Amino acid sequence: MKIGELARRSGLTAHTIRYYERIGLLPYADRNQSSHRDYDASILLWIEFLGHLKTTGMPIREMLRYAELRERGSGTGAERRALLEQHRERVRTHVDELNACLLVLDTKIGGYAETEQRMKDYDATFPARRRKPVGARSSGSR
Amino acid sequence: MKIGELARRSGLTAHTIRYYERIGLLPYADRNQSSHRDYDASILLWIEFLGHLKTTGMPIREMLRYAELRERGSGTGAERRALLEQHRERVRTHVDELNACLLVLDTKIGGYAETEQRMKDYDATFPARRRKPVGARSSGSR
DNA sequence: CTACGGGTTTGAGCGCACTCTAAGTCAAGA
DNA sequence: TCTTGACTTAGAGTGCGCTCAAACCCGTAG
Repeated sequence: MKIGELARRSGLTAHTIRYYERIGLLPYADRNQSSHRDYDASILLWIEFLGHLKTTGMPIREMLRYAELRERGSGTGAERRALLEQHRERVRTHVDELNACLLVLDTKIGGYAETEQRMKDYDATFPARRRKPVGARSSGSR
Repeated sequence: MKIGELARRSGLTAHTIRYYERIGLLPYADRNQSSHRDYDASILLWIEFLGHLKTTGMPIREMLRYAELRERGSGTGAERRALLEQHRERVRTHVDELNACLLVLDTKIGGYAETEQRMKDYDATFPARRRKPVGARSSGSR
């Protein structure tokens, strides 16, 4: 698989794939006779996992740390696990924060909804009065 | 309240407060005779709310839009509400994504845990054999 | 043969959200 | 009076994560 296809299938751009390789997030890819990168489909799993780390806000530096451990392979399991566990805790904390913020948003939005409702009720108090757009001038004024 | 105290009480730095004022996220503050900013405690509520928007990933451009509507005041309620509702949806979606990622992390971490367990079991198979640290040289070698 | 649609490299540029520097003003305490 | 520390401004610098530009190299279809 060449870089263009990998780009389509992974959702990254070819630019980003090269960038990731350059910084070490993706392993150095084999090149064919034309020195074009030639990828094995298995890279997709790794890119997908990187995507999860990214979605959860892990900075590249730390992904890099994980990637290095992964490259070293044997004997790095405990450290990789620790890294992921630490990250998981941060993500959980962040999810809690987000949920707390969602409650605040609900309250705020609820406040606006109430205001709108009160305005509708007020308008209904004067059935004959047509509602004018805000900022409309009275007819006749220039 | 001067900028230093506001910084302490809001958790922002004085630098950031000035920056926020410069870009319009905070209203232009009254200055005292020495042209030092003089804040009313009510600003803390606004900063806190901005913090919630920031925590939930709202870009500054959009906070700015909200801040402008808020400054305009009357008649902008519907638009502010719409903006917050749209944002709330994005946050909910993001929280769902994070939860999905957490499951993936759990699985991955579970995999490492299993591997560690298998290693322990393997070691237990040979009760007489002392476990050596990875990379340890056999005794006697220089 | 030539044009095209990929690919290659190095290195520069960008948008975001701060963060800091320099040079100056001011008020209060020793 | 002098020093200290908190404040002021305009503008430069930083770190992150890409994103793009320039100049070049291939293989294939017309």
